[in-house]
Amino acid sequence: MEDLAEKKQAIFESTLDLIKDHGFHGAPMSLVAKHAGVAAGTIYHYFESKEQLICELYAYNRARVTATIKAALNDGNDYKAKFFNVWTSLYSFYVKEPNVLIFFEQFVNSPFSSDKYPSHFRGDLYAFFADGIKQGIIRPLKPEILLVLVMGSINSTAKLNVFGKVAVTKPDVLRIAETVWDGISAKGKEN
Amino acid sequence: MEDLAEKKQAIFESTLDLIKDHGFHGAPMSLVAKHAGVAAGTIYHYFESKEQLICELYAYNRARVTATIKAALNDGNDYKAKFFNVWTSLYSFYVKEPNVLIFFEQFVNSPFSSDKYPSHFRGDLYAFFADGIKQGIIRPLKPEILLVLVMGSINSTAKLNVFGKVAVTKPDVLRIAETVWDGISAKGKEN
Amino acid sequence: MEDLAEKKQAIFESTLDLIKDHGFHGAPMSLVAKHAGVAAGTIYHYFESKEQLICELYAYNRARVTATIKAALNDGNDYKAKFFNVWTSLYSFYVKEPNVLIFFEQFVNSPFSSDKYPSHFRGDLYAFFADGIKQGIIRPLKPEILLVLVMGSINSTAKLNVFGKVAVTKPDVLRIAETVWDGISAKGKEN
Amino acid sequence: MEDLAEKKQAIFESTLDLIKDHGFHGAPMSLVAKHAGVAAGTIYHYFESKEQLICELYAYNRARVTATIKAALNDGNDYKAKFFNVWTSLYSFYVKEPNVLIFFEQFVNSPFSSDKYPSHFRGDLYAFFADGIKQGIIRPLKPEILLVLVMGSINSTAKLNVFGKVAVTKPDVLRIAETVWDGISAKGKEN
DNA sequence: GATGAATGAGCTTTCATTCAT
DNA sequence: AATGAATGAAAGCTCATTCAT
Repeated sequence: MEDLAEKKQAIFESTLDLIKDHGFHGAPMSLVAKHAGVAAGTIYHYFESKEQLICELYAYNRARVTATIKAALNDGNDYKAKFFNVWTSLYSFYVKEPNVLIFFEQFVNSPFSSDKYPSHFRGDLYAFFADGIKQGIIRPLKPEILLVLVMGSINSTAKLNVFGKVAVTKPDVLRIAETVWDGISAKGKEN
Repeated sequence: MEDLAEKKQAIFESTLDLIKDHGFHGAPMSLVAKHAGVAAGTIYHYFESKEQLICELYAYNRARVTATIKAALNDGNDYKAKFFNVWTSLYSFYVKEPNVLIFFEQFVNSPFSSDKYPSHFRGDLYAFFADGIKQGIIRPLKPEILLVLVMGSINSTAKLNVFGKVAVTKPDVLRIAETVWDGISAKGKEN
Repeated sequence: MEDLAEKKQAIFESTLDLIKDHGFHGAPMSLVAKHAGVAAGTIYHYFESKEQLICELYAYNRARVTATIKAALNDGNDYKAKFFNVWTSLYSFYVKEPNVLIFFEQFVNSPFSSDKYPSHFRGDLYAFFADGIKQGIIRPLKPEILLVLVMGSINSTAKLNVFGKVAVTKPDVLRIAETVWDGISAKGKEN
Repeated sequence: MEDLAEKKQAIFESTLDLIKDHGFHGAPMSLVAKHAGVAAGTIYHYFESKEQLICELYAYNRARVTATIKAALNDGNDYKAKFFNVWTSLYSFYVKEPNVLIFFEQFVNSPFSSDKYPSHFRGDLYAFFADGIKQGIIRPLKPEILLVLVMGSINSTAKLNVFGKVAVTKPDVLRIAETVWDGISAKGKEN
């Protein structure tokens, strides 16, 4: 959130914070404005409507996630290393910004989202899994399934860490990623 | 939903349907009443407030899930079979009643839920995993983590089936459960 | 305004009064409600939106005008008498209910009216003029033109009486109707 | 609109156009500015407020109408010719500039007009009618009444031509003026 | 002079809840 | 028990106006 107009950034952050603390319903425009330190009308200089504000906020953060995935896939020697990179960097992203994690969850079933299902993370990761299957590294599940399983595991773990009563330690994180990898990898399997 | 007062049941079903089709925001009391075939005021004979209606609806369906889990755990010869029983019966439950699946998702982040995280399915399944670890069948992850990973995989798959553009076939379902099992089971692992 | 639901009638009258005194812009829903002695939300039990309230109010009063014209045309022996009947009864209607007169004026150029031009009074009066021309009683002008000229004369005179600083007496009214009649009638003309 | 400061003229024209196309309600200052090619704040260098902008625009165009009437009254041999001059030149003015026609209509009932009734065209035309009565050329109606009848006939016809679905041809125009004249003139009458 | 981002009062509308019937 | 008209606080949004640049 560095290269945005100052006010726009303040509005984005205000929205994200409010949604995290009070849910979608607890983020009326008046409060968003107040917490951003601007007047209610000011928001409408930057966004046509609440819907557009929410959708832009979503697009902005989805792009950040996509970029995080892309970077992780480019960093690492072998397939497994890349997988761990993706898993841990995405996990770290969500843990560092639980705002975004909560927002994504709420957005999917909000009146603002048309997509009922988050097909939003296809792209690079989808190709990565498809490729893994072709190479025989990954079990021959449909890539869409692999996608939701892996993304789901990241989400669940991040949520547990952020909101759960259970501490998720660094070793835990590695063990979880290992668990997921052992599930989806084809090693020693013949099906 | 058989042993409830007839009106109460109608109100529950109306709420569930409305939330599934239009989201939480699209289920105002007036519409809930209309679709249930009762007057708005009537709802307030059965529930003190909207909050109570929603919370009772949640408790009711949580109990159904809990019962489903309990039944699955009592049915099956060995540990692995019990796991598969839980996975597939819960999956079937959600696929048969996507209403409930969506409702749960929405409820967690609604103004009505105090718990931010679904610690709601502890109970039997928690004990089941704790026991599996003790017996050396399951990897020594914290049971809470196992819980969210497994429940997450069921949820993700059910959502993919119900809302995704990808068909999830019966063989797919077994392969996914197998994948999850292979991840969390301790066989052939020494960590 | 006799056979309407009591509240609906109060809302109609409140709207009409407010518009008469302060113009269209001076009739916000909050004031309409207040003056009608109901809560703001109550209006929305009777009307879907402000637009519909305004449009129904228009339709209702247009029907009253139409009925006034129809009654006037059925009462009177010859053509000229009918004409005078229409002129004076419509004039009386507007003078008795200046609310409606002002409302009509404002409605035509309001955001609520799609018709830019009041083609709304066609019907019986149009036929009356068309017939008068065929019989050679009325000058052979296009009936639409006759319509706006005559309606315009009624409107102008009523407005002058209601708002002007000049008193329009009963003899004045008859003389004005006579003036209009002498203009549009064909007697002694050969064009 | 030639001898005004360039910006002022642009603002005037922008306002007139916007009001014609979208009504008074569709001419917010921001749009007026945009269509005039200036910044919102710039308008406030030329006008103290929206009210003053509108009122000046009204005064400006009222003066144009007054001048048109004055010129028409000075051109023509006899009384009847002068009358026809006034009628047709004013009619032409409105048809050429329907902007102004609509603006006048809207202005009368706007929050900006204090006068509820257009006593604004008194002056020369009033004197002209008063004089005609004294000379026995015009029926002995109150001059105010003559004024609104004649002005109303011009307005109605212009509106019919500009917005109506009926074509108003040149012969039509002459016949209408003739109709009005035959109504208000005293020839052959003894009342 | 000119700009346009910022303001905030005020608008239309929604909806959980009440209560006379 | 059941009704549904009525309520009014609060939501999203507009727009005349200001003021630092």
